Amino acid sequence: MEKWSAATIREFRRTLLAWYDQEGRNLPWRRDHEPYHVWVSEIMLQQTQVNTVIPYYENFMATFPTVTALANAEQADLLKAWQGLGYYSRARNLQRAAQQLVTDYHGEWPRTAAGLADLVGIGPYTAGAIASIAFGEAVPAVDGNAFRVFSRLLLIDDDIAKPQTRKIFEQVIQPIVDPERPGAFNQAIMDLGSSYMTAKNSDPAHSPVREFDASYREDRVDEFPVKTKAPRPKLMPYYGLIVHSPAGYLMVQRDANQMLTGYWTFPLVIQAGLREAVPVDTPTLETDIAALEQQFSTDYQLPISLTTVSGQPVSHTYTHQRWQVKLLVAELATTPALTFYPGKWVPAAEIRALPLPKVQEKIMTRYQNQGHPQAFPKN
DNA sequence: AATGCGTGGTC
DNA sequence: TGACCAAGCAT
Repeated sequence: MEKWSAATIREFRRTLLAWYDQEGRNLPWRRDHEPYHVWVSEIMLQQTQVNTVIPYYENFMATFPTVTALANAEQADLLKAWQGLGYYSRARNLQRAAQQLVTDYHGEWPRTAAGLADLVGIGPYTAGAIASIAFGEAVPAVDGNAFRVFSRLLLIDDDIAKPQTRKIFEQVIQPIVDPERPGAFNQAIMDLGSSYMTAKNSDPAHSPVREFDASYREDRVDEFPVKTKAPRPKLMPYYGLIVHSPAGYLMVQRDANQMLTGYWTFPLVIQAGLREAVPVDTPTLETDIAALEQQFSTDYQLPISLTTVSGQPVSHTYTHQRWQVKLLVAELATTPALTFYPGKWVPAAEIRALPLPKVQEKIMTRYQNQGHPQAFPKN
């Protein structure tokens, strides 16, 4: 691992910030240093690229312009504003933290990273980012960019997938952060990490800090950062039930024990769970359909007759799961009461007003493309 | 410490 | 198409 002298650190800061002042990106959340603006942008940017975030950020600020507005927002409006951005607990935690700020903090922001980290959804990285950018505290903001940039500059070969590695980087970066301009310093590292020092197709030869880049000097850029790879997503076969009556489509809101909490989908049944509830010797599509029909009839007092939708299952891959959703349809002549079923009938024209996850949109698109082109009008 | 949690872009 | 990556956090 490289070790920089005090003089090298001073020269690195000067070089980095001169480049940032000239070439730093003009981003919507950089128009001022309002803590609310910095906070919302940093939460949206977690594991999400800048170009994806920009339109969401603009819409979010127009819809929820202040901490108070966010604290008082309807959750459905919040989830709709976050729809498509992913990692939806971020949105729910954002509102919880806004409510914390209003009620427990009387609207006064903690002005240090340590204090900010007490708010739900704000971890070590985001605390450092807000503290440095909004309040000028000289602390590092160690995200994926910082891992990548400093592992290359200093030949740090610790595995960044391991939690304990964060501490090493924080200790290494802390003395390098410019105490005069910590926010600009941290943002400059991020801009560097998304331009000359990217994960793939990096261009270290033209980097403004190439003279400080030990990995470039040794032609070992591709060796850094060291990161063990994640396991494969687990295959999860589902049935997706498109149940239609004169009142509309049967929809369910996902509860707090499931992923996609608060978002709406058609009923989704895990195939393995279905066979657990109604065991048969050799499960087939036919036995599964019979089991589903029986379950709806007896458990929910919802008699349905299911038929298959032609085509391959709808496939949707998450970080840790790969869903394959086989679509089944039931057309009802009358509308049964949903006394024992935790869902609701939603008129076709109102479905798109609900917060929907991507997999639900894929299912709707598939169904429309299989002979029901006007099933879900966009208004 | 290890795992769960979304989506879109890129090669 | 699959694999990998992108401004992480909670539990």
